[in-house]
Amino acid sequence: MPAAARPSYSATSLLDVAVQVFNERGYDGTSMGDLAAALGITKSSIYHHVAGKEALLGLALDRALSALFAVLDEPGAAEGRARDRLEHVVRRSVAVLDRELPFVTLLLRVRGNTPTEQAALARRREFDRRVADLVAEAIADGDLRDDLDPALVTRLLFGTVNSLVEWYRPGRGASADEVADALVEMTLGGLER
Amino acid sequence: MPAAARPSYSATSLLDVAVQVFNERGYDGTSMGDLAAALGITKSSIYHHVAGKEALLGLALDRALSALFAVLDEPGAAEGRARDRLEHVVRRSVAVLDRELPFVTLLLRVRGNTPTEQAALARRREFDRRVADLVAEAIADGDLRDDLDPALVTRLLFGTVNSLVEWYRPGRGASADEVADALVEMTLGGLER
DNA sequence: GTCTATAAATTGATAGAC
DNA sequence: GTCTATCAATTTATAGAC
Repeated sequence: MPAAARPSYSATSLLDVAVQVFNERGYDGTSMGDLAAALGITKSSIYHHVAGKEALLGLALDRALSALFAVLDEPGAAEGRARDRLEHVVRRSVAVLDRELPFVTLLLRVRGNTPTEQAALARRREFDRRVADLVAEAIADGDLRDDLDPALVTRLLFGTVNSLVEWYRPGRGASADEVADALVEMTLGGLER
Repeated sequence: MPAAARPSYSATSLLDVAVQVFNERGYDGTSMGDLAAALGITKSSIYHHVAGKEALLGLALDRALSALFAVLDEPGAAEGRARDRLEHVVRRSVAVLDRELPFVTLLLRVRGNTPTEQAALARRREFDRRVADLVAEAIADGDLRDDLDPALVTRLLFGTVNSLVEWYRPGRGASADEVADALVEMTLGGLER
C-alpha cells in the first residue's frame, strides 16, 4: 500500500474520496464527473482503478458490513448474559460507526436499486436477525421488560443506533463513548424491568 | 404494476404516485421516465400537471413539513409540564408519520443538493430546535435525568422517532399507537430520573 | 389530458496516446 | 497513472397534434 502523495491514487485511497462525495450528494446524485472533480483527476482515470461506479459502491458497502459483522464475532458478543451481550453489540456498533462513519452512512442509505445494493440489504437483514435473537433471549432471561415485542424493541434500539449517522461527527461535540453511554442509558435503561 | 386503466390525474393525485416511486428508487435515482411508467402516462404528460421533477419534490416536502409543524401548534404541545408536552410531540409525530409516511420518508432522506432541498432542511432544523427547547425545559423542571446533555438527548430521541420510516408500515404489524407506546416507554422511560 | 416526436444536455464508459 | 477525445444511452424538458 503506497502512502498516497499528491495526484496519484490507489483503489482504496480513491474509495475514501468517492464515499465522501456519495454521502454528500447521494449515490445516484453523484456522477462520475462529480467524482473526478473531487479527486482532481479526469473521469477516465477513475476507470484505471475500478471497474465503474457500482464497483466503487460495492467496495464501500463491503467494508461497512465486514466491520459490523466483526462485532458479532467478538468474545463479548458470545459470552455472558444475553442482556450484556446485547449492550456489547450496541456499544461496539457505535464504535464501528465512529471508525467507519462514511461507509456505514452509505450502507444505511442504500435502497436496493441494483444487485450490488440488494446483496448489501440482504446482509443487513442477517445482522438485524442476529440482534433480534439477542433481544428475545434477554427478555426470556427476565433482564428486559416482557411487555414489549422483541422484534419491535430490536427495531427501535437499532433505529436509534443507526440514526447516529445523521448527526454524529468524530471529533466534534460528544465523543463516541459519551454517545454510546447516553444511548445505552436511554434505551436499555427504559427497557429494563 | 399500478394504474391498469386510469389515465387521468390531478396535480395532487399524481404526487401520491410520484412520492411512492421517489421512496422506492430514491429521488435522484428516479427519472421522469420511471415516473411516467408508474403513472401509466407519458413523460410529457407529467409536465401538464407540474413544472418538473424538482417542483414535485417541493410539493412533497412541503406537505411533510406542514404536518410536523402543525404538531408543535397543538394545545397539547403548549400547555402543561415540559415533559408532558414533549411526550405529546413525540406521540403526535409518530401519528404524522403514520398518516403521511411517504412524504415524511422523503423529507428525512433529503440531502440538500438543490435550493428546494436546502429550504426543507432549514425548516427541519427549526423543528429540531423547538423540540430541543422542550427537552432542556423538562430537564430544568427535574422531570428528566440531568446527567445527559439536552442536545444529545434530543438527537437520540428524534433519531429513534425518525428511524420508524425505515420499517413502519401502516396496517402491517404493530399499530402506530403500539409503536408510539413502545417508543415512549423505551426512550422517556430511560430518561426519567 | 394525453399523445408523438424531438431537442439539448448529461451520463457511464471506452480507446488509445504519453 | 493520467490525459484527450469520443460514444451510445439516458435524462429533463419543449412543441404541437388530437
